[in-house]
Amino acid sequence: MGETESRNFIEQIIDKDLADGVYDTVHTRFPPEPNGYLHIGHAKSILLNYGLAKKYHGKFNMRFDDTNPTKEDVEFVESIKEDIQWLGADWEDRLFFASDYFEQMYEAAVKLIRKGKAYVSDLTAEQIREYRGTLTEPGRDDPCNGRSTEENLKLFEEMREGKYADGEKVLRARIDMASPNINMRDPVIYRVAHMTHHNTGDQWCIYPMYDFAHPIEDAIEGITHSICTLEFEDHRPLYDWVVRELEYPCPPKQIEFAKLYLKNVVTGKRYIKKLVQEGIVDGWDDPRLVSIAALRRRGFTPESIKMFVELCGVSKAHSTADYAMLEYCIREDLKTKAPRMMAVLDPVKLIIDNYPEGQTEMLPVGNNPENEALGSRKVPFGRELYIEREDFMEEPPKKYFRMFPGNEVRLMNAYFVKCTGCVKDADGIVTEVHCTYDPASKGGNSPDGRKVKGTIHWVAAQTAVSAEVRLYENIVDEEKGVYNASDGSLNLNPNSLTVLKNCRLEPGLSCAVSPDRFQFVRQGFFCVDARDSRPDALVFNRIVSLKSSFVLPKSN
RNA sequence: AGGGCUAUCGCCAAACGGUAAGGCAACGGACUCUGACUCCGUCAUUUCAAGGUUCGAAUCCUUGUAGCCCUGCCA
Repeated sequence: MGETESRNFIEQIIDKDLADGVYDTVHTRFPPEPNGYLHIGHAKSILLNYGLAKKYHGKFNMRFDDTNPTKEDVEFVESIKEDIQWLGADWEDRLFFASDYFEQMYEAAVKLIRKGKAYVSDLTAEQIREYRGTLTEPGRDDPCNGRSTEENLKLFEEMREGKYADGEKVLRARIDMASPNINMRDPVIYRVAHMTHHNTGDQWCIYPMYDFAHPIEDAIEGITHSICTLEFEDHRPLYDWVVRELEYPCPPKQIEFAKLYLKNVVTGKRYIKKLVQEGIVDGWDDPRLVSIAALRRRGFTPESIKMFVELCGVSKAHSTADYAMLEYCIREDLKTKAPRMMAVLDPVKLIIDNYPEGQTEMLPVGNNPENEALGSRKVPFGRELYIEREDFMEEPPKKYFRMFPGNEVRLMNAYFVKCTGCVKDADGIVTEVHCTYDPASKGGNSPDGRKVKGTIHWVAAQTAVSAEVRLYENIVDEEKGVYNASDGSLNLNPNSLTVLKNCRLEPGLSCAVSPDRFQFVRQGFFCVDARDSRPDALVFNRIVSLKSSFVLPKSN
């Protein structure tokens, strides 16, 4: 290991560009199409682009790639902006819309026509497909290929003026109908669409295609490194062709990286959209999804997501990250940041027989044992408490350190108690656990120095708040995958939601959550749902794989 | 006439001809007022395969194999 940390492949390209003097600054951008909500995969791109700009003291632009009015909606631009801001990527005053460049794009197209590099075609979409050839056969020249520059200019202007119906004419770049790269077989760069655009209204009835528009957008904004995902690799020659033919002095460069997928999780706008539309999930922010909104609602912090994408790294190899890594990040981030409280999810009553009846006391409890700055609170304690059903066993196995007859444990931050037995109903279900306490051990330590091996959490019965807690399972089955292409079905786990109704929380909490296994339930480690600044979602320090949790607002 | 890209531990991922980093997960053990956290230890004689070049190859060459992307007037 040297003193220079290793750099990912994009940083290596940038380093070289800077060293060679290809660029003297770094300018990146995040260019979503406003047609859906952002998810964890976008977070990688956002944070990558923003991070690169920061690292190289360059700039980061926010740009809506809104060149196709048939698919876009203003509904999404606000949510996208909100998500990006929440993630902490700051575009400062550089928020752009590709549609703001329509005039310049039009002029660029005219320039191409003048150079003999573009022509208007009368072919229908179907004919264009036929003429394009196939993966193994070359394409054939468009019959309109021979039009004069003047004629093309006139026709293109008429397209703009609205003289033609949708699909009647298109503008194509003249490149190479025999290219092995299908994107280079005279791609359509402008189409007619009589449609109101969310930004430009009815000003235009022709719209540029992505392959033509994107390099121009980048060039106009002075982008140096245009970072996108792998599926655009085949488009790079076209990207380069556009910036070359348009003769931009310092053209941007496209770099592709692999998307981020998560195991056992539905990613992809298309599938998420289907789940939302069919009502299988509550909405775009359903906690089972990995949209930014869902992660936020579930209690993930921007820092944890940033840590996650950094941990995943950047490469060109297709990869699927383990959900455990995301969980690790949120635990790591919340560990010292979040106040921890007590909640009992599967309660059973604990009665302290020698504690004075009717007495209550307020015990001071630190909000986070690892971070005193978080202060402390007073928690009510009394004769009757609730503890986790799993924290008592009548006949304990080896290495069980919690409640069982004859054993002494610590009630967290309270007293040592010694289990004396339990009461069961006719079915043999434990209904009460009994114990005696040692008044001298107040606060959780005994003056005589004796130790206990187990510490359990609790909630005073009298003041406990009841809550309904939903346990969600991720909706995708590990083996079967998300989507069955043959019949178009989505594989969902029918048991993806269970509701716990008997949870007991510390007073003051309006709801709670829980993972599934006892060792995780024991770790109260919460964060607040930022959705509406009301503490309704809490996250434990360990969100277990396949089972995640979410809390329902108190309903009374 | 098909083209492009990728292959390093269960999952990410370094290494850029000098003798396989690191993280997640897992597994031991110590510690502990949360069976968490923390700590300490283990975890690729080998880099998709087979040949070749070289004193030396994950890195270069050859030939294969596997996976992904491309035939929208989507982005």
